[in-house]
Amino acid sequence: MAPQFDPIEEAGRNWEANGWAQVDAMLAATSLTRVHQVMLARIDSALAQLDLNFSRFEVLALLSFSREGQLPMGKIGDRLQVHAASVTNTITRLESSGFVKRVPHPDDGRTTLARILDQGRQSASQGAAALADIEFGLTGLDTSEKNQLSATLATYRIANDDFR
Amino acid sequence: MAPQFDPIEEAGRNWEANGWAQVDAMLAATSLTRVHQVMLARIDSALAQLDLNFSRFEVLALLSFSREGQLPMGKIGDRLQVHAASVTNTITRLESSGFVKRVPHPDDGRTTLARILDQGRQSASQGAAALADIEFGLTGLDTSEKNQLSATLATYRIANDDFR
DNA sequence: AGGGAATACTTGGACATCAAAGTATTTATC
DNA sequence: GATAAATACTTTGATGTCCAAGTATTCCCT
Repeated sequence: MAPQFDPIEEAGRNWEANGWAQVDAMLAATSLTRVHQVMLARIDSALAQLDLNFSRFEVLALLSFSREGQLPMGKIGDRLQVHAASVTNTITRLESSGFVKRVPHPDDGRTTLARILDQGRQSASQGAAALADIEFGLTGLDTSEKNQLSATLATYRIANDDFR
Repeated sequence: MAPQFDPIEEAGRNWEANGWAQVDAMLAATSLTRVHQVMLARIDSALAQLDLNFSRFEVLALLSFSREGQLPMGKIGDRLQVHAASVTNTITRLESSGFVKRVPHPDDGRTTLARILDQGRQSASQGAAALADIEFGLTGLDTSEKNQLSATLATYRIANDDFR
């Protein structure tokens, strides 16, 4: 299944041999893509038994942290930095699982609130435990490596105005 | 557009406050997800004018590096570590763009070769230049940060038998 | 108060990915 | 040499994401 050599290293050699520029950037981008893919597969696999995936889990976690147990759809998109259309889709899915329900905003007819239900809180908490068990798919890195990774990624996010 | 505070940092505080375990892993996983999303959007955007996205570009690059300018579909999936069905889809798309064509394997009736065409080589080369221009979506990290990132991610891939 | 602009969400279409089933061909075994 | 197993690719269906357009409601400005 796993290749006998590192396909990313191989790509670096080829890139170099062809005189293509920015080999370091290519290698970092390719590595990031691959690790994201592996990590996400593990995370989703750990959550599958709870009828969750990472996106849906993130929404549940966010709602469970909120003061009122509910948030406007738009706010959810802002916090998780995903498209409004994706939020619509995710909430619909969570609703059909019985984890949240849509509630009209009392003061603003445009706004829909997603409210977490008891079943949703319970699954969020179980999901958090399941993810902690697998270290969020990041087993193989020790704590300092994880923190170094977060720090480097934060540098990127700051430099690119991902937030201010 | 961009939030006023760091949503990931905020998530860390909430996680901590709720006594949920593995905060460091959660932060690393969330950061990785977010950076991957931003980076990929930039990459795809830079390639869009060439009628390419990152997946299709990777296939073209791989084919252009190959000795014969052609590879079996299965080999492509192995090298890029993507599903066979995705390779089928990607090659079909590249074929309709006039970048590659399917050729039957001379010795093995089961195997289909994807062969890069002149137009494909040209677009691969242009794509490489376009990606070099934007540092593969990783502007904001200097070379040593990119290399450090690659190194940490390689640690992960080795520890998880992504290759041997 | 009235009307255009902004905001909030949903819908529909284009893509991409994966898993599982299906088809065709080759290899291995007796 | 026949047949079961393995291999290679495609097809189909379920998901999930984004963009752009559509609908509804509220805000802002004169």
